[in-house]
Amino acid sequence: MLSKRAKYAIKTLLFLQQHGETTPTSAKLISEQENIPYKFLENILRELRQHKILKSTRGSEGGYKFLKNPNDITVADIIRITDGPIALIPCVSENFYEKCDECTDEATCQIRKLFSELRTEMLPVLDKTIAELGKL
Amino acid sequence: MLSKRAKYAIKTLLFLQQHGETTPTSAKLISEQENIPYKFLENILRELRQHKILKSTRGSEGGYKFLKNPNDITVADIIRITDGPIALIPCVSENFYEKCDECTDEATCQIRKLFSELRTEMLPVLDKTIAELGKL
DNA sequence: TTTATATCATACTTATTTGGTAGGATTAGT
DNA sequence: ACTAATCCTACCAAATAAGTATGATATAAA
Repeated sequence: MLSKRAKYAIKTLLFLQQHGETTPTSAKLISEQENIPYKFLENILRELRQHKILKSTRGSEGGYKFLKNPNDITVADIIRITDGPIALIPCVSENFYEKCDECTDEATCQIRKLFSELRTEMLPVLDKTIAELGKL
Repeated sequence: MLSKRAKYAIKTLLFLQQHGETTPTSAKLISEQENIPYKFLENILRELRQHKILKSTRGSEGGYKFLKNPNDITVADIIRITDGPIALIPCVSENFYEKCDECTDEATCQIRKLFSELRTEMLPVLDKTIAELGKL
């Protein structure tokens, strides 16, 4: 399942895009409009800033804006930041590879083959950008 | 991520299929061959029996055999039993539908559209049967 | 310069899920 | 009777997810 963290992050970016003026958008506004607990949202926004997705300006009239262009931010990017791997088992993950504990031979593992194929089917869907998503 | 429970269940069924003689297979043997903690495996086997995937015979020389034909058991079936929904968000699940807490309008939700499409792409892969998987 | 409005940072708390274990009862073949 | 198996309920510990608390810092406007 997708975590709330990931869902909130995606909602936030979609909101920023639609709301996207020249002035930055405050966490308070996002929180109210999107029904996201304020303090939780702050954590998420910080994480997005640290990963160079957003930039922030402090103080009165401050808030968040895109640092990266929404055309270059994919949903998969966001899920990787908030939740980790896209793949359903670690041994087929490109970005978060890990060996399965009990696995004796990756090359012949049928489960691995299946979930590798699954990942291959999932990726094109999740590689849609925030900008594209807004136009659905 | 796929739970260990689901992975163990799939491995168990694949083992049963390959090992599939006329005599039932004991949990002990499966546990040893597939590196699955014995007591945990017992739980999983019971669940599979309760869902009419397997049948069991008790006592000495007892064990587990398929009740349902491996040609009719899909990986998706097993995941639904052990982990629940395939879909990554509950509001696009066919078998475990739930409304999202913060969602105001499902019809226009862009996230919903995306994850609905994702589910659509995932299903054909996971609808492979245990029998097919054995032949990969 | 004070005040109000923001972000920033660290740490804490609480609830849920996951991955098991423990202990014993029951069943059946030898 | 003995042994090898399933069956059942409950329990437990670690990890993760979701959210909260507290306070510091920065900036614009009054």
